[in-house]
Amino acid sequence: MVRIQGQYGTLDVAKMLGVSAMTVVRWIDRGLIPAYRTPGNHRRIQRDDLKHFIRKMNFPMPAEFLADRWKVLAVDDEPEVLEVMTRAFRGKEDRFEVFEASDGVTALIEVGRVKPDVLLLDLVLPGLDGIEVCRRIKQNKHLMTHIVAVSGKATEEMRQDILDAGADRFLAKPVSIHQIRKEVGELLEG
Amino acid sequence: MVRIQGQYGTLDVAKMLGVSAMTVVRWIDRGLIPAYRTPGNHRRIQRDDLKHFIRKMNFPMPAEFLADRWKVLAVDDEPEVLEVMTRAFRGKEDRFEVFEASDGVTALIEVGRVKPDVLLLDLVLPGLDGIEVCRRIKQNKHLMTHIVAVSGKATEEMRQDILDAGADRFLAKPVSIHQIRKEVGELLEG
DNA sequence: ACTCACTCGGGTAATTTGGGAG
DNA sequence: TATGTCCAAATTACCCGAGTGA
Repeated sequence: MVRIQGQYGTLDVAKMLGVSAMTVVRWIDRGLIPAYRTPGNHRRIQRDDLKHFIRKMNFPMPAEFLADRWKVLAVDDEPEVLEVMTRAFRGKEDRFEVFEASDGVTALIEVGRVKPDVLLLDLVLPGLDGIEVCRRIKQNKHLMTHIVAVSGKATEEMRQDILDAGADRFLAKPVSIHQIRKEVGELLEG
Repeated sequence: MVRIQGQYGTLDVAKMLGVSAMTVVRWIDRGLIPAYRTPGNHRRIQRDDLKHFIRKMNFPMPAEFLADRWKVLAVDDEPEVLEVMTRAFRGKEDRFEVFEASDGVTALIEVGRVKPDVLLLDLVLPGLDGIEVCRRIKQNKHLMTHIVAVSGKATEEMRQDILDAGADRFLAKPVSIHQIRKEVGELLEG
């Protein structure tokens, strides 16, 4: 059965959430999931309504919907910088999901786990070579990650090395919320 | 009662572990097993979360999970050593799935992506602190990874540092196929 | 031996979920 | 394939009592 894109039947939803179709019917009838009826009296659920329901109920988000939001991974060992990075996406939770890491090892594990669309990366992390990280991420066939590199020491030579290694953008500290929004926005639109 | 797609109710888990459903509820409420709620307030546990809990608590692994293949990630920058590591599982593809990485950055990304059950880790990788890697992996709540650390320089002091950092086993180079099979076998049986 | 805190199992009634017949 | 209704099974919150270890 091929249904029009973005419309689901009760069984579609049931499979996606791991419950029975009957349960989905009851949730709809209780008003938990908005739905309308076909002329033949079948229930139809719209994609966005289902997404909102899943968010509201803290269900594990199906992969099919996770891809809808841009995933951003923010990496810095200074808590204040991390705070600025995440605040750039505050109030935009419908379009962005933000992950954080404050050390290099955890950051790389998160890259593999989350497969972020954008990586905000502090290049100066203890025990990690930022240039090498950019290079390997760009080489990795499992990833399609844009990199916004951030550094405190910002010489023109360093900037060039980093862009050569595969970073898409370079920002000198201190970084502003406005800057981050602008760079990330440009990367994801283009 | 057949539930769809790797989701379990409290009684399912209780039967599997040989305790009462009430006890499972208490474990969930204490945060020992991650779970979410249906809109009707019933607890649901995901397959992987349950598997991790069973491993963490040293419960005997139920047959239902025993059939899963173990995921092994082999990491070394010397191709010959990597070859030995992977050859230890040749012909056992029905029980093991082997992944490889030959540099530290890619290795960590693979750890996050694959979430291996066992990591065969060369501690001496350029630009990466093996001790720190062990520590962070063991701290990471998304991972339940056994670590077999491998090193060319094997002093007793180093061995102790590594085990303190969270590695489960330590092997001195050169390593043999037999050694790897033995250590991995012991880790996964126990 | 006694308490204190904690864990586990069992019982209850009400609610939620799953399955089957039409 | 989905619907509406009916019934059985599962699950919940709550309470109580037994066992355990410090």
